[in-house]
Amino acid sequence: MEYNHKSLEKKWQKFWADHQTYKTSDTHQKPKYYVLDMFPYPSGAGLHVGHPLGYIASDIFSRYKRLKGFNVLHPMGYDSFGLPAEQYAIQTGQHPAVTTEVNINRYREQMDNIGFSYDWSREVRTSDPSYYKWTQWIFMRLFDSWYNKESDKAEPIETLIARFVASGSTGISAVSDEDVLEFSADEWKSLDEEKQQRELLKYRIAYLRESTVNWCAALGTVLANDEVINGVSERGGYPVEQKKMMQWSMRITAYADRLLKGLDTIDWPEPLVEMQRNWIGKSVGASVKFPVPQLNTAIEVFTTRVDTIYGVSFVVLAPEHELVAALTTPEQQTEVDAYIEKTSKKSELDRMADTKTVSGAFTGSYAKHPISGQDVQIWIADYVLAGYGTGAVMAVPSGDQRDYVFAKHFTLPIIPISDTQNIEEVADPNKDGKYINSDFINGMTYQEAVPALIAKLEELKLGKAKINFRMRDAIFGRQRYWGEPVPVYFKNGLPYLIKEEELPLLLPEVDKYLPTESGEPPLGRAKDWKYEDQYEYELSTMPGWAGSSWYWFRYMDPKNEGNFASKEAVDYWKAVDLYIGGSEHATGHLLYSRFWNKFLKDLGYQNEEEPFRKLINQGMIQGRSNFVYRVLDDEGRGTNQFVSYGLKNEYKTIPLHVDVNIVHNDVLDLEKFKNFRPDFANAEFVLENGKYICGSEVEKMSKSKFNVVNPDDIIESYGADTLRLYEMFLGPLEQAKPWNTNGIEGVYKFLRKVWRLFHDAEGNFSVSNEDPSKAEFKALHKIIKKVEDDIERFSFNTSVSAFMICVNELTELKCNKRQILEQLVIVLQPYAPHITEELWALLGNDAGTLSYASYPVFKAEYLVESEFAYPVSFNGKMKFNLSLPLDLDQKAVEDTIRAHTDVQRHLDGKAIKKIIFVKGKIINIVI
RNA sequence: GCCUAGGUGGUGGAACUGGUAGACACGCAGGACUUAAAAUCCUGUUCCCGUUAAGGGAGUGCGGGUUCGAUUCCCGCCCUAGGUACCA
Repeated sequence: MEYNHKSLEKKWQKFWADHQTYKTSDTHQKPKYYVLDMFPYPSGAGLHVGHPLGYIASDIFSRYKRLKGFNVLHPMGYDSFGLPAEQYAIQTGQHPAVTTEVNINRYREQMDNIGFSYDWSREVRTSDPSYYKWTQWIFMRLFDSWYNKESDKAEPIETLIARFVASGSTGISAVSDEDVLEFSADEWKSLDEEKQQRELLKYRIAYLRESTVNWCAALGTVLANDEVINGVSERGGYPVEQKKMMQWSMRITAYADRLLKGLDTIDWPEPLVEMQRNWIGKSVGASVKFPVPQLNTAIEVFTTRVDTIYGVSFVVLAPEHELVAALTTPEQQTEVDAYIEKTSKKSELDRMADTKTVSGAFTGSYAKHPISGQDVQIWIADYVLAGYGTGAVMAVPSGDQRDYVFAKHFTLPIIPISDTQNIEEVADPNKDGKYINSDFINGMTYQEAVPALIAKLEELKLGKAKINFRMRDAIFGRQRYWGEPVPVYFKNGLPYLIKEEELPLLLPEVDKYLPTESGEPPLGRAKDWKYEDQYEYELSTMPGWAGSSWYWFRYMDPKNEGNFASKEAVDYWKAVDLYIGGSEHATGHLLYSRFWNKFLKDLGYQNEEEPFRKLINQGMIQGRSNFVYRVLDDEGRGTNQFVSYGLKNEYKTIPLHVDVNIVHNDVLDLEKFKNFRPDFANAEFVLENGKYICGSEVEKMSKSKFNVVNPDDIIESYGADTLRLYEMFLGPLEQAKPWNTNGIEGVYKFLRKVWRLFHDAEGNFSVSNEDPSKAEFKALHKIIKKVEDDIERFSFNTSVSAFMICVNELTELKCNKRQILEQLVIVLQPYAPHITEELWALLGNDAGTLSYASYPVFKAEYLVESEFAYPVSFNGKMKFNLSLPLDLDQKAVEDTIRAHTDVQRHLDGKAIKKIIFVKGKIINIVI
């Protein structure tokens, strides 16, 4: 029988499904291993060959771990709330749940064709009420918690209330809004319910506050910082503006330090760790107040270089700074107004693009230097950002290039503060010298000056050491329909949680998926949707990242109705051991998930500080577009003549995208091309060597470029095992690479060779029970060791090559010994599960037992090199191979070499200086 | 600008802690089998010199360095990809 991938793969996929072969055991005798893929958003376009790359890798790893005796949790689900389904609903009126269901079914079918070993009984969907019930439940815990800086963790809000009752706000160290009140216990008790709630809201981890948000008018919703790329929306690329709105936010900043520290404890790719570090953006410095006596206030600035404080020659505020109006003198009013007018017109994009032009305006007012008391001018300029630090900076032109340029432009003083500074042409921020022009720190070093200044500022009550973070609290509301409803209703304008037993708060039906006429979110359209028939529900829904910020817990115990997951399951599965997904989630999903994970730990629902121990980013698979070259006539119009790539320079041509599915190895299938588009039906071709060669280019995979390859088509021609092996063979997992099928034949050929090892020339199954030879054992043991090493370090591409070498060797040896082949089947199973199941059964084993067979143990004795010929070089130049017995010790080897006639000849009378051994081998002889 | 990763034949890529660079595969060229095609198998394939060969030389982005020996380590530069950007 020939290798027939079609019937064989269908058969085993059905067997696995019918027998629930990959259902994860709930008995906890075996050691556990948790392998997770980032679950997909089920889009309407279905999967292309790029999507499964990471899934194949994780599947290989899961299967390998099962063979190694682990109880493996390897689940899959869908991040099924999201914008595209809603946009589609707006256009067609079809309920997003309906399109989502259709898309999920298609995804599932495509995934099943690839032969993954997911435990589908644990599937989760974020848009399913039984799932989002627990997303809402976690939101309630976040709302009902505050962050205690003393214990450095989140605690139930009751503990805060108890402290207010006992001793008021004194001694509380919490992460909170800036404007919290100070009160005694009695004052707290005298506050009415509404005032108490208003105060508590300033401490809650999920809170409602008026804040500046990224508003995207085209999408009709606010966006989180990570959803805005270069000033436009990540989805759709629509313009984004800053707007003040009442918004739900998450106090992720409370976790900034822990999110940063945790990065040192996890095994993640360095670029990703670096991205999160930058995103969190910790800077250590000081906050300093510049008094403004005439207004009886002070301008607070943040600086990382408090040591340069004597170099301050002016202070700069962001144009949006709240003190600007009060500070502007009548004489400067026109100029300042004009400047504010000008900068507010600039879009976010312009402002980012234009960092060269120096602009600003003098307010006319002066502040006092906090230590010297001298007057310093107060300016406004748009190089100072309202959103970072305090929205004001102390300008030190001698040490900061932006301040330097500003000072030169407006002819402001530039004061050198170090004896090593060279400020002829640019600012010099070096910290190496001794201070000058700096009063009591003159002559000190940087290390001495900083603590001295901090002490002085504290004494004056005008400054203190401070750590600043770039990361902002995460905006949590979306003015959209297709998301989790926030389980909150409003009484007297204040938010209250619904009761826990009322969960899930179901997403109500609406007539249209658009905002209401009065500009409320789509949920405002829901009829009679009131809490206890009288109170307004929150009308915004949760953002896309809510459901994905805890989903790995749900897989542990997906059907649990009383808990997000049972204590027992959470204690057993702990954290995800291996997480595979794209790096595009670096500052979104991966940061939010770590945040929620830490929060759930603080409240004692689980014990792991980090959710994902090891993370791998699979590289994106790009499309490889093919082109045909249409010949143009004298007027530049397209003719129906097409010229092959190599000859195109002899004609005037225009390149046209051609469907990559009718091109093989860059050779165009002429008949299929004629059917590709009606206007190509009469196409004529100028061929080279009888073939039409297409040009090619690497681009993003997209329908419009005709370069989308559906895995189903590859499976149809070559089978799922070939697809799996080929995607791994394509190159290192983490590297981005274009899809191209030029080498797929080689992989397919390999599988046929495997098949033939088990069959005689007539195609009949034929395996011998004889004892294998040493050479056969050696070939087998080499592959066992190689595959184990490769999988452990995620180098899947090299083991595909190793398999090819092994099978070539066994074919050469005409090996059909059961002892060898049975073990080969086990080692190959993670990569090519279908063909190996078939061969496993043919060998007489019970169907389905292969997935849990024992990974073969490597026997060292056969791996010993049989040849003892070593390359020998003299002074690094290769000369000849030297044959020596292996069992000699180093001294004996040296003596033998010195006496060896070939060596003597090469020495030509010269003395041997040194013989270099590496791992017991002679590598080099130095003369 | 800054951070991170990378640069190896015609192509994808291998070489794991410094030890015969180019494994394996594709492509290409030649051959066997075949009426023919497909399939399969064999041989060759980094570049240059050498008619074949024996042999020699160069070679992992560029220029230096350390070392008996460098794709691997160090210094300087160039290029590519990803991230980030007036962050005080």
